[in-house]
Amino acid sequence: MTNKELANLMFPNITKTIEDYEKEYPERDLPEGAIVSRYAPSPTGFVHMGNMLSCFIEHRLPKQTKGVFYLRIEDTDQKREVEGGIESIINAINALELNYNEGVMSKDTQKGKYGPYVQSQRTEIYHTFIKYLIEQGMAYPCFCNEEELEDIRNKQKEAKARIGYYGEYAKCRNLDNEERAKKIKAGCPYTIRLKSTGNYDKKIQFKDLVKGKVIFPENDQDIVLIKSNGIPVYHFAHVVDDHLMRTTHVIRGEDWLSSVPVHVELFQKFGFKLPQYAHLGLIMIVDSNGVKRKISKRKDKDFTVESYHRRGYPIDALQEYLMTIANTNFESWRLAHPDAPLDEFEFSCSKVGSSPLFDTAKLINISKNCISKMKASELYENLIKWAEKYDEEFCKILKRNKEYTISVLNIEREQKKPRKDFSCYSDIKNFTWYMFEEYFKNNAKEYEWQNIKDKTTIKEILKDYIENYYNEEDDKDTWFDKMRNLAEKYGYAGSMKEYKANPEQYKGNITDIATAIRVGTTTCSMTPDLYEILRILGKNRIKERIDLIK
RNA sequence: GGCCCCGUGGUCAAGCGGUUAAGACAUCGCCCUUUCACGGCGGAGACAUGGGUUCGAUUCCCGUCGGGGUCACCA
Repeated sequence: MTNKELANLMFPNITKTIEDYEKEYPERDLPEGAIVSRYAPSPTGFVHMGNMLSCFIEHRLPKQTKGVFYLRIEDTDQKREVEGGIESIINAINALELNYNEGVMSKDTQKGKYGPYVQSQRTEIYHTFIKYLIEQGMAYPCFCNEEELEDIRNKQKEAKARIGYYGEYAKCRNLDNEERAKKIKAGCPYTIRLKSTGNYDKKIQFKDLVKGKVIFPENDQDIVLIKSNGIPVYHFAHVVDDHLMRTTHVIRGEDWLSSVPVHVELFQKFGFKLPQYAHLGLIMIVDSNGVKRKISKRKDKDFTVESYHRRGYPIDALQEYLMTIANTNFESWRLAHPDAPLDEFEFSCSKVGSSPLFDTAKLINISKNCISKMKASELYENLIKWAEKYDEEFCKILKRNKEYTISVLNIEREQKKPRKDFSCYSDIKNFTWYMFEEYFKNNAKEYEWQNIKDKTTIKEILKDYIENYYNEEDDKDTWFDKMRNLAEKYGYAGSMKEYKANPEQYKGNITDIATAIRVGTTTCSMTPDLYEILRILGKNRIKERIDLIK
């Protein structure tokens, strides 16, 4: 029995040839140097920051070269597939504004001429390509079951040999076609394996865009290409898809590095041009046992993209942070170009760093800077967008008091050195709640009185202040002069200097008076600029608040 | 265990045979100041290790140790 006859027996319904597909998906008509890359996740868990880093770079390279960025869904592992996986992938990409040109646009829609972009819809293509390999004698059916494979592994362990299905251990490799046909006709389940022609004692060399020259032993493993359910494994799908979709750059995590020899052999078997590979360092975390490891898309909920959106980090901050880990020269560029758009920075594969620990402190720092640079109205819009999704109650309050909120957000903002106390949108309520009656009135929080604790005195000072000193129209200097007068009237020094010069002459100093007013109107001993707060609160609100002090 | 990647302060990282070994974030102190934040100034803190090569190694070579990844009908 010839290989061709065997192939026909295995795939009687496949009539197309690989040449047909070659014609159907021609080389892309793109300018010289245009990069085609893809984000190709499997819907088997959360989308985490490591995934996003890779997606970010895959998006960036085509953008810089007028190429194509597409989304392909790798759903060949039906056992691990999670509910809503595709949607959450698309949401994650969209939320970070990493727009793609083609591929899976929603759960049910696709765009582009190189599809289908969902692997489970490409079975006929994979079968055509595997049929070709069988015809050529480059692949064969394997009838080993789990126990047999386990036996092989145990033997290898005993003999201290390399683990795997290769050479003399590959039992089904040398079956003759008659035997194969007989088993197939008898309905034996089987996988299809690569008939590797590699030699483990020889080395292959390839150039990785990130790692540089990498040397591996040749692949000699007869790896499974098609599972017994007819679905391809990653390695096979990768080669067929990235060739047919004319991907020029395969960017992926370093965890794929050691399977490059397999991919090289497969590309060679088909006579396809090898894409450029860029293997990225993995983002690491230290888990609860103090062990450093790569982020798991099934376990590490805290590092999902969703959780960062929930906390409310601005998209720009997230992108900016990703760029600091994507390219090690980015931060010095940023220092030199503090206000330039991120797009002006040129990403380069050769400047990719090694596997970093995820640095939340750094993200927070970047995010604080990012938020501090926003105009108040801009911050308001962003905050609303966030709150609509994550804090409905706050959102209603914000919408009801638009102008007021903007003035609250504008405290010590829109100036050369703005405040940097919000690290994310979810911080804002914690820092500003006392400015909103809805929260203030219902808040049972303790007043954080400092030096002046006697309520009668406090109320007396506050009433005096509001009746005889406060004026919404006052500018800051006038306001402060009045504070000074008020302080002196009650026996407190008008300035720190005066107080320090003769502490015995005073009950305290202006700080004590300012603090009493601050706490009396906000309950908090630490707030932004008091002048602004009192001006925004206004006379009526302040009066109401004085009456609330018990 | 085999194979691969990688070892500069807590984190990220300049450096590419001779440097007082940059910088950023974090941390600490001081100053500014009506509190807080901002800002300014300053401090502490690193070349994993042993052998080569060399007049001289953080830098080049080898070993050791350490960290990570990968060895599935998962991606």
